[in-house]
Amino acid sequence: MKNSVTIKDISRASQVSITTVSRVLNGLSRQYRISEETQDIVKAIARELNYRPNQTAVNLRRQKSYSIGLIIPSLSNPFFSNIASIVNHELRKRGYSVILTDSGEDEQTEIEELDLLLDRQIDGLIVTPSGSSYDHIEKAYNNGLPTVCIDRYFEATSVPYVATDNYQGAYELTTHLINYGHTRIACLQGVHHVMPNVQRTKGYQQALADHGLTTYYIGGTNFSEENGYTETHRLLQRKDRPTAIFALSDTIALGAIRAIREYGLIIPKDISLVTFDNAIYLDYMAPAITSIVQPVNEIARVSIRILLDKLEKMDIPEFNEEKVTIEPKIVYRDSVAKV
Amino acid sequence: MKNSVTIKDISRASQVSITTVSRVLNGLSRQYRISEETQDIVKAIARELNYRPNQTAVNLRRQKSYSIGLIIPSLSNPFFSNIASIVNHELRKRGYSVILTDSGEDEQTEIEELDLLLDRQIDGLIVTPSGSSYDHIEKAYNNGLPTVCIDRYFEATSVPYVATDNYQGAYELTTHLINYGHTRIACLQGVHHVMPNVQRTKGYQQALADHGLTTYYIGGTNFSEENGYTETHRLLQRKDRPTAIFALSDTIALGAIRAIREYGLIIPKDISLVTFDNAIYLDYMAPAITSIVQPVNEIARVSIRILLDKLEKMDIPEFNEEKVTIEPKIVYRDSVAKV
DNA sequence: TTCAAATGCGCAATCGTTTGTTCAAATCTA
DNA sequence: TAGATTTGAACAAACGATTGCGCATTTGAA
Repeated sequence: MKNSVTIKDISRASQVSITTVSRVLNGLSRQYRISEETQDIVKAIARELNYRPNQTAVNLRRQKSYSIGLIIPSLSNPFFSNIASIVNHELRKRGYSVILTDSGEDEQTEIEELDLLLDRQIDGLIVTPSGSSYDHIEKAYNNGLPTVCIDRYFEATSVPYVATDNYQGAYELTTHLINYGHTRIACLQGVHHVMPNVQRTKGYQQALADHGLTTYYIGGTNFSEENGYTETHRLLQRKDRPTAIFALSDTIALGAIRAIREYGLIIPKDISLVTFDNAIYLDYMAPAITSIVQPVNEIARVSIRILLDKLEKMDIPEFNEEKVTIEPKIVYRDSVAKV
Repeated sequence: MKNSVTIKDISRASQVSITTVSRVLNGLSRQYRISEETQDIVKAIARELNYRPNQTAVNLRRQKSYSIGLIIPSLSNPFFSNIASIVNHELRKRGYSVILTDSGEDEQTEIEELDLLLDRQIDGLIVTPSGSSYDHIEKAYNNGLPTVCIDRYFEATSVPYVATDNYQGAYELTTHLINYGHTRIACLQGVHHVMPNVQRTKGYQQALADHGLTTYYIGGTNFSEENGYTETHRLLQRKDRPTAIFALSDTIALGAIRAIREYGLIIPKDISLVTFDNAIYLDYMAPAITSIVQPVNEIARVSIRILLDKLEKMDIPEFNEEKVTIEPKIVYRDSVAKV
């Protein structure tokens, strides 16, 4: 932008020093005993000239950028774009900008983007890590950058996190299937090493074990539709077909549905299907799919609270919980039948 | 971040001036005749200290931020989050950061967020305007800020834009319904004043007119599911029920489906349904919904090209087209029956 | 009347870079 | 060998703000 007006212009027009202008505009008049008269003049001229401080200059001087980095694995996944949306709103309300980046589920990209964010002097970081290592995140955290992991996290580090209680959710949903008489319950998983996947499969297995059942099947490699499709395809060719499928994400569930249809099977008559996450469209499928709804709003808000705590009162002893899991809920729909 | 290393540290450690360090690190060694030896020393130390330039300082000095503002109406709408995802990737590849904001379909918010972006000295702007006025956008544009509207735009200004040919898409899809024998075709619209909505309703009406039919019904106020639901509800109570519904967005279509189900009607046997946009889930509904697929990728890419043209070769005469509409395609699925 | 305190504001350094200009030393030219 | 040219690098001024400190005046108290 060309003709942007600076504090100097105001100084010139109002015949006071830039120091005074700065103080008036920053509400420090009282503290520095600037007369009402001077204040009025400065403010009037600032308004007239439509002055807005150059944030770059402010940030440099203040050594603070009022911006938060947000790294998510994929904007085109509704779960993450919802989180991004909420985080964005909440932080903006509090005067922070959000610099959003999408790592594309790639750890190397994530590392590079974190560096770029650090170059931009972000004041804080919210990240859903894509990879299985966390050196870069831990390093930033230990360097004093307020950081919180969201949805995915690592147990071996002290970096704060907020996530759904994935174990509990999976446990309950699997139990639900068992209660309906299912014994051959297949679990279609996503990226193996990420915490939600780990916890969900664990919950699934434990529920089976607690009911005296053995794990029937765990397969899959990532959270894509394609993966759900091929895995289901494979399953349906077995002699001992599953009576129920537990997809560990919406996208996997979509793939499962496609395969099930190709086989001419009807949900839930021939096979039951449940999923994690709760995309809006699950309600509109025929039949509507029973799923676990993650408390996205709460996750986002708690993350921000933790972040702002660190950001704004660095001094106060850390009394608050910094590793939070939140209970999910099951929404019972029409995709599960008794056997 | 505390102990971040600056150019001064390198200067000190390498015993050369900060000027020289800066030049070496910026690849200006040749131009300023820095000896190979000095170069090696400086580079070695920079690497060793893991130096990364403070972008805030660079930006201030260079009067350039290498960041682009992106304003969209709603991140939780898959259409926009897809756009955001692509824009983000493409710009990042070219060395720009994206500062994303979500106006929540509110014009006032949009205006405020634009101001905040300008404060941050963005080099360019991509915006999907939410409101019906465009003073703020035009002003920024005329002030020299490379700007492009995406998806939504205004005809009365010279601000460049890239959008789907909404008129054409609606015209063709309506014609498709007419060819299948439908005459009572209802149109469920979204926010009235935005260009896509205007063009879509126009296309719908013109197609009817061209086939000697009169407009049956246009109703609705916004792109929400709720709106689709209440409008459809209203329609289904009429004596002369529509034989087909044209929803102007996916979300509206979802609402329509909900209402249709409540009435115990079957798509497409009892009523046909088509929609604009092409969310992934349309394929998985029962039946799959015929829809118009917007060339999201192309829209995003063309916008960026226009933006970068302005950004990087401001001098070159504007030879390129700056107002672009792109033809959409229809994906025929199973939600339309002959009458 | 005198001096301390209060009032009102400006100087100049600083944040971390980039960059136009200058300048000494080394090398070349004739 | 003297002057011109090249080489290699540093000085210092920006960019647009914030902020510690200082310094006239004016006011108040004794």
